[in-house]
Amino acid sequence: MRGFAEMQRPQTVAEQVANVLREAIADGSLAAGTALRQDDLALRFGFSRMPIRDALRQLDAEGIVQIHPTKGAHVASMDATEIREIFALRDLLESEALSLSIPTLGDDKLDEAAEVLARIDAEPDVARWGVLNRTFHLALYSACGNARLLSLIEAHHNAADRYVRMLLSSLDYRGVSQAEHRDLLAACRKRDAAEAVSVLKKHLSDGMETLAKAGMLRKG
Amino acid sequence: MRGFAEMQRPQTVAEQVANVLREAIADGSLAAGTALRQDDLALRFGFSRMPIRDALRQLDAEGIVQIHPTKGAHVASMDATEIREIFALRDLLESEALSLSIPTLGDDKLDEAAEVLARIDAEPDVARWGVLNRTFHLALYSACGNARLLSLIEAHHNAADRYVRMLLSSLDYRGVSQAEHRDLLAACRKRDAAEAVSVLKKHLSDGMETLAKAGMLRKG
DNA sequence: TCTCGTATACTCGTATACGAGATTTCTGTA
DNA sequence: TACAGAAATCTCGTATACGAGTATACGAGA
Repeated sequence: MRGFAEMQRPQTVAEQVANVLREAIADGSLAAGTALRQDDLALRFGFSRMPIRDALRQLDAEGIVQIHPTKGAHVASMDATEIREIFALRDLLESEALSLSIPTLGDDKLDEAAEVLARIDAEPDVARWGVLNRTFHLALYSACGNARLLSLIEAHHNAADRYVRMLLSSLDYRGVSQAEHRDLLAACRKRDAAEAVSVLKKHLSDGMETLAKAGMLRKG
Repeated sequence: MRGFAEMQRPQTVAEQVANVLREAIADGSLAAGTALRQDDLALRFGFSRMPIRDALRQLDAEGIVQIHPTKGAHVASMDATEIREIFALRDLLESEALSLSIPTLGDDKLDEAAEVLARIDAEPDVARWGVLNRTFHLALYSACGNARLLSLIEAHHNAADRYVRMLLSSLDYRGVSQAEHRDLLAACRKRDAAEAVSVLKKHLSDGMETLAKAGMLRKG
């Protein structure tokens, strides 16, 4: 993944379409299970089917949509076990990244994370909490020294984004979440990796539990 | 990743092309950095560029090739840090999978793994060791109860396959590797998760070290 | 001889077109 | 009325075509 691929890449239509679709799926305007017809999308976006196909394949690779040959693409619908799997992986990956990151984590990153927390408090638009949430977490992991680990974490955030947003749209959970975020940040400031990891694990399991209570883990 | 995608899928041309290319890259006949021209491949495979494009995009998602708009696709070349990152992730992911799997791992899977080891001993064709190696490992993890974790592990095996094959083509490392495999299997038979994980970690770090000694971790 | 500009060739991204398979709808019969 | 079979429609996979951007090669000028 290094080398020539690092230069600035021309943005292709397919990438732009993928970005728009990813956001639409994350914010719920494209519900789970929705069929993504190539012709429809091509018409709607004003391009031909080819870049749409590329975008769909990209999202398929990210796990956000499922493609079946001759049957087309659908917005991936996760059932309870899949969400549990994703949260289990997040626990594993993010715990590792956090404990790797803390020893060399600079104050600038911590300040950045703090600022994101403030922005979450101030942000009225629910749709923006998802990205801010992700930004906060990734800032804390940024010094982990393993780029591949970071992109894996980001991918799982993307995959679970829809469900996290459901969580965040509940106002009281948002308070809990923010409190845990501040605990996490405090532990990081103390450079106490063990405590930070335990706070993170609690944060994730609280999220799972809230999802379960809300009954979101029953239906596909 | 569940649902309708699980039914039997018609095999599309793109998938077949992707499989052939993946194997060619893994066995070294397509060296790292090689440019993959869509026209060339289309001509060689006897199809148009469209399914080739799909295949390349698929492999790009797997991290095996890099695609740059207007510059085309190249076989991904990993430098030392990337290989280290992959092995670090394998350590993390496979240790977790193994310790999750062992408590419920059935004897049938253990026998299966043992049989794969025998086949590795008997197999004269170097090109086949890579898949057998992967099959062995995945058999031990198969009861981990997290399908996503398993496919993540498989993806990382694929990404590192080329380098693992370099390792395996060295006869004396192959001996070390097989010995470690048998230790691992023995620990699993005892259902001793802690020991199994420690053997696995040693197995992986030995592999890394052998790669480093062979100087494969210097150049991109 | 070296450097820079231009022209040519190459490669990719995207558009359009066609055929195959699947799904739906319609029709005829039990 | 319910069901089976056939026709029509829909959707995708693949092929071909075109335009744009990039790299390369060649020639002119310093």
